[in-house]
Amino acid sequence: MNSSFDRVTLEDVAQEAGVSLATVDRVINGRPGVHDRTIGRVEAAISKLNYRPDPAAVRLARGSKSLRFCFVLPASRTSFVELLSSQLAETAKWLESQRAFVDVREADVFDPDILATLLESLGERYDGIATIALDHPRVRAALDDLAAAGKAVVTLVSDAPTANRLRYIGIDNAAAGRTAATLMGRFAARRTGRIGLIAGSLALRDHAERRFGFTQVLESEYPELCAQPPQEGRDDNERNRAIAEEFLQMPDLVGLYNMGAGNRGVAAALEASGRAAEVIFIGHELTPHTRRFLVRGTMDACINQDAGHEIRSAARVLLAHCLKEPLMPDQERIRIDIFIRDNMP
Amino acid sequence: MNSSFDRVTLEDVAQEAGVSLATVDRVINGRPGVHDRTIGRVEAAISKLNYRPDPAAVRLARGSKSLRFCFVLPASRTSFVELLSSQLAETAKWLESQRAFVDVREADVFDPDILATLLESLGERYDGIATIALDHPRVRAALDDLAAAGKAVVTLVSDAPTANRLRYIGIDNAAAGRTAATLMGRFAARRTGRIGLIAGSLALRDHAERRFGFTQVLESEYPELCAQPPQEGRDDNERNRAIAEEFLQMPDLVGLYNMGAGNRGVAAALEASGRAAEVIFIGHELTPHTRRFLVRGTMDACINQDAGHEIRSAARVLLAHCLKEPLMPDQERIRIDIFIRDNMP
DNA sequence: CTGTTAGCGCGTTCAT
DNA sequence: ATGAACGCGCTAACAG
Repeated sequence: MNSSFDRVTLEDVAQEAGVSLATVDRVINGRPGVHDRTIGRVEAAISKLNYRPDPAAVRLARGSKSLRFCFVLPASRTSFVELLSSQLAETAKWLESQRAFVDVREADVFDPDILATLLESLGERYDGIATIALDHPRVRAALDDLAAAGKAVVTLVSDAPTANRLRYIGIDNAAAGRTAATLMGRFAARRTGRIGLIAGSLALRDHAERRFGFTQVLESEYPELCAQPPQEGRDDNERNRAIAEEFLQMPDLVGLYNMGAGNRGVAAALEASGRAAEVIFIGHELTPHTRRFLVRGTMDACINQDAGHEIRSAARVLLAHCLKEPLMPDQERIRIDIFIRDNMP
Repeated sequence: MNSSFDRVTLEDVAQEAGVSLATVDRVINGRPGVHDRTIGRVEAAISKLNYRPDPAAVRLARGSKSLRFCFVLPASRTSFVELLSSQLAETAKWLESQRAFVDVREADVFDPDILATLLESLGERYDGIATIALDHPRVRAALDDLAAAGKAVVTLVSDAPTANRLRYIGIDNAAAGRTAATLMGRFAARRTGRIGLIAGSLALRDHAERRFGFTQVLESEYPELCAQPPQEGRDDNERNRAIAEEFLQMPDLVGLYNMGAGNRGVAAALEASGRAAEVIFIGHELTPHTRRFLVRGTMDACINQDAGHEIRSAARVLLAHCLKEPLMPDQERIRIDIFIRDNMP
């Protein structure tokens, strides 16, 4: 049985190696100015005693400067964005307890210049930035500049793949589109007909990727279903309702796939048409509204990314980076959730 | 803008309130022996300065006694159990960095007496226990005793609902069964026929609950599908293979639902029968094997509980309880994952 | 190259 | 009822 009921400390290591605290500290933190021979002795002692630094003591001694983070969220007030905000408010409390403070900014998702300008203005004030991104030269440049200035940067929900960020925290949208297509195909039960596609804007990388994944699978696996050209509703309920009504004119409409927000508009059109039970409706993001539509049967499946998980993951990644602490990679993987009526949380 | 670039400390509060550190500490930790008037002054200062204790300093000062946790996992060597073990090994490293050490024990899931005996023997040695459970009087009693002895206790993966544990960390198995049924019904595409059910043992609460949820939904929503009486394969691949072969004799077999482990046996029977594409196969737990079956199309959907999440959650809950630190409830909710070919992590 | 020492923010005696 | 002082394990000057 292990006799380590009381923690092994730096002192123990120093004693075991026959050196002083400072020397042990130097080799542990890879600082220069230690003879190779002593390095060896210290390392031997460390592994012999199975020493692990106490993170609490490290944090305390490393100094008390608080960190400042900035979260840039979409300006659009969709239910999903509301979820992100409320989860951020929760997480902010935890961050405060870790001596990190967050500011929230909003940016128009549809305008790369506004986002880039905002990012450029974040300048010296923050230690870390978590932001939605756009795959646009100015945005990439702004992100790269922040990274070059030594700030911790992560992209959230939507990515700028070639930018120099620490990590993208969000789902693989092409895979999400494929997932939607497979569900659509299987739920369609060999029926033949058309599938109506609705996007917020195909200029948005995530919507474009979802579309790509969706049509790819639909065409190759379910040729009896024909994906219609996507209509752009700008994530707006009214516009989406009109688009859905248009689709519902088609007698052979088998299903609707909304790749963006604005599910309420689609559901309203479906319910008004009287074809809600028959026409398959698949959308994204579990919100109070989509929950209702799933329960009612108006919506058949909801592809989700966990807003709370994304926000917490961003917080952990930024914090760990600034504090040079390790992460548990498995914990940071954002999954593509499938929700149907029966497995909602 | 807030001027709190440097953290507000106990000292600041003491000064603001015109008292000493010790007094502030007394009111913060609710210790007796402080005049009501001074309590008021201190509390005023705390909220005025928006003081939050530094958890690192608290941990450091609270002393160096390490914690000991015990994780009791199933003795059966299924892939899911392997996943639990390997995730526990990861998490154990993190726990060590938090001055907590874990031992792992194994218990036969099918024998309540063995489990109860093990739990009873855990006696004085541990500060916290995370264990699979069984809804059995002796197990409940053992759990209650541990709780009464002041140990932190959580049930993992399978629950003993009426026992006095801190929390059950696992999924709602009835809901998981309903989820499987809805997927089965929708994938079946209005076909008429039978569904073969396979369980590890119906004496296990989780398998019984899955069966209940499954048949409930199937009977009420998909009367064209007829659930066959469940066969018990004890989570064993060989037994399950035989059971599946038996089911596959039925010409009108539409699908197979395996509520337990041993998916390899079922898949083998399916693939040997030549009906793998036609017969719907739904099972539980995403493992290297079920991933393969999903990719191949042998398996149509996999209901999952995230082993890594469960282990980490158990670790966080035990640690937070022992350290009297708060939790983020949203983070501890274990979801019922649905995986199909396209959304595997 | 190596050792000494003074804190980091808080809990906890022991005095007063 | 209140305060002073020491120590938790580690980092960061500053000496040698």
